Amino acid sequence: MKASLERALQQAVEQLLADHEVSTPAIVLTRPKHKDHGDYACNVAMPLAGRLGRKPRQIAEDILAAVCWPEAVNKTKIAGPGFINIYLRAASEAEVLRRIVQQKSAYGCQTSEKAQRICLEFVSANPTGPMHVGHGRGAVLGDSLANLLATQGHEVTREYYINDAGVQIGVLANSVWLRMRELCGELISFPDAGYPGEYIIDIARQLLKHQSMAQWQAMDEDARLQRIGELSVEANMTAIREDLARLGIHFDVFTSEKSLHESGQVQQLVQQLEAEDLVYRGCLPPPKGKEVKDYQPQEQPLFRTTDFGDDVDRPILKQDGTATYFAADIAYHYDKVQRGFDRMIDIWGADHGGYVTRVQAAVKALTGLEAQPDVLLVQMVNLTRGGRPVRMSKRAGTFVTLEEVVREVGADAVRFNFMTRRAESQFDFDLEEAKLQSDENPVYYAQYAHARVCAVLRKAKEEGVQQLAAEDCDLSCLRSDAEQALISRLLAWPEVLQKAAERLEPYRVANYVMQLATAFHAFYHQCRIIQDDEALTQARLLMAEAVAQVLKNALTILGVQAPEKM
RNA sequence: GCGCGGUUAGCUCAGUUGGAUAGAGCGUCGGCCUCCGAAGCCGAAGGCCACAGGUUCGAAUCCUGUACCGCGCACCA
Repeated sequence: MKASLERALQQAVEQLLADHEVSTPAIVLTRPKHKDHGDYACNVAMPLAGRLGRKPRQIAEDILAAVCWPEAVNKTKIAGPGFINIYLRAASEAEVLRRIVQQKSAYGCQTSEKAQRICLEFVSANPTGPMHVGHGRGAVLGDSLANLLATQGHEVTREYYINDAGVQIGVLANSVWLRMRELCGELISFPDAGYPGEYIIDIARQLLKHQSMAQWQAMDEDARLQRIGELSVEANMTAIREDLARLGIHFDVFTSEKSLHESGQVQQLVQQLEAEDLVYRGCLPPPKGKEVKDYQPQEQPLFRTTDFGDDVDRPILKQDGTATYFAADIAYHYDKVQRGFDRMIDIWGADHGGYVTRVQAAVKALTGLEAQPDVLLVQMVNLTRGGRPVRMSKRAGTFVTLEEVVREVGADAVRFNFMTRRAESQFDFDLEEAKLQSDENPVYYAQYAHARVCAVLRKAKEEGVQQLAAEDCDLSCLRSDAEQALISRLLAWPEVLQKAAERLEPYRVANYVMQLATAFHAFYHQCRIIQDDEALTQARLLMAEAVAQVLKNALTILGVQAPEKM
C-alpha cells in the first residue's frame, strides 16, 4: 500500500518537474501521529519549495492535480505548511485483519531475496563465574535480535565464544585449588588476586567428590592446575547454560578459545599476518591518561591496525611469545568468515567499547576489506537495591547474580523490561522496586491484553457464536475511532518489524507491543465485541483474533509468554 | 588528555533518521465494574527536551562548542 502511494506521488512529481532543471527529491511517506492528519502524509512539497522558489502549498496543489491515486485512497488534503495528507478507505485498511488471520505467525515476516546467513555472537561471558545482570541484558538483546532477524528471512546462528584460555583461567584454577585445600582443613590465606565468590567453594567441593584429595595431591602441579581449570570452566559453563535456559535462551554453537589455540588456528593466523606483511616488530607508546609506573618500552609483533582505522597498532604476541587475546579473537572472526557467513554481529558489554575498532580493523585487513563485524555495545545495568548501589564486580564476590534477579522478578518481566530500553542507554534497575511492582510491571500490561482477547474469544465460543470465515466478514462496519486506530496499529506491524531488524533494535518491538496493547484496551472499553448486531460482532471478533495473533507474534520475538489466562 | 555512550515529566524510559499540539509505564489527584477479564479505561496535574551558538520553510532530532554522568585507553581478558 505504502509503496503504491509512493509510486503514484513519484510519477506526479516527475511530471511536474519535467520542465525544470530540478532533481526529484525522494518521496517519503510517514504515518502522522494524529488521526486528523490522515493515514499517510507526504512532505515533498516543502523541500521543493526552496528549489522552485514557490510556496509549498501551491506546489502541493499542483501535485495533487497531477497524481493518479490507487483505488484505496478516499481523499487527500493539504494541511499545515504544505503536507499532503492521504486518507484511505476504511474497508481497504481493514483488509489487513483477513491477512493476519490467514497468515498467522507469518504476518509481518518477509522472505527477502537479500536474506543472509548471519552469525550473531552474544553473551560470551567469561567462564570464571556466574552471570550477572549486565550479561543478562546482552543475552536478552541477542536472543530477541536473533528472532527478529529471522522474521526477515535471515538464517541466524546464535553463537557463544568461551574465553577458556589465558591467565584468568589460571587464576580460577588457583582459587579453586586453594578452596579445596581449605575444605580439607588446611589453613590458607586467600590472595587478593583470586576469585573470592561462594561459587568457587561449591566447585571445590564438587572437584573433591570427583577425585580424592590424595589423588589430586599425587598429580604433577601443572597437570593438576590444568585439570582443575578445565573442570572449573565446565562447571561454570553448566551454570551459565542454566541461567540462559531460565530466560529461554539457547545457543546453536559454542566456540572455545582454547580450541582455537589447540587446533593451531591462532598460530596459523599469526603466520599468515606475517606473510602478508600486516605485522612488524615495534614498541607500543606509553598509555595515555593513566599513570603506569612500570612502563617499559618492549618490542613486540604489532598488527598494522592503524592502516585500517585504529588509533595505534596492536600486539598479537605477548612478551613471552604467546598469543594475546586479540590474536585469538581475530582467528575466531576469521574462522567465522571461512564458515561462510554473510554477516557477523557481535554484542558486547560497554566495557569492551575500546576494543571495537581494532577487531573491525583486523578483520577488514584479513579479508581485503570484504568483511567486518557489526558490534553492538550494550550499556551497563546499574543495579540498586532499595536505592543503594549493588556492587557487581566478580572480584568482589558480592555481586547479585542473574539467577537471583530472574528468580525474584521472573523471566518474562526481566526480558520485557530489558527490551523496553535501547541498548545504548544505561539502565537503572532497582531490585526492591522490581519486586514491589511486579504486579504493575509493563510486561503484565501487554500480557493482560493478550489474555483478555483470548477470554473474549472463549466467551464467544461459550455463547455459541458461530464465527464466520474471514472472507465472509463485512469489515465496512468497523468505523469508530478506536477501531480505526487499532487497525492502523495492526497495519504498522510489518513496517515496525522491518525497521527494527534493519537497525538491529529489538526494543522497537517492545515499544510496539505497548502501543498495540493500549490501542486494544481502548477499543475494548469503547466497543462491545459480542453483541446483538450480528455483522458487527463478526467483524469485531475477527479484529480480536487479529490482535491476539499480532500480540503473540511480537511477544514471541521478545521471548515473552503470551498467556491465554492469567 | 583522547575515544565511545548518555542528558527529554517527581522516577524509569520512548520519540517512526528533520515535520504538525513532545509521549508511555510507575508515582500523585479525580472519575468508571447490575454490562465480553478493573492486571483495565477516561480525565487532571506535571516539560527552558542539560546549556550556548549554527544550519533551514521547520530542530528534542543534524553541525560546532560547553557542562555534568558512565565506560574504556601498553605488556589482561
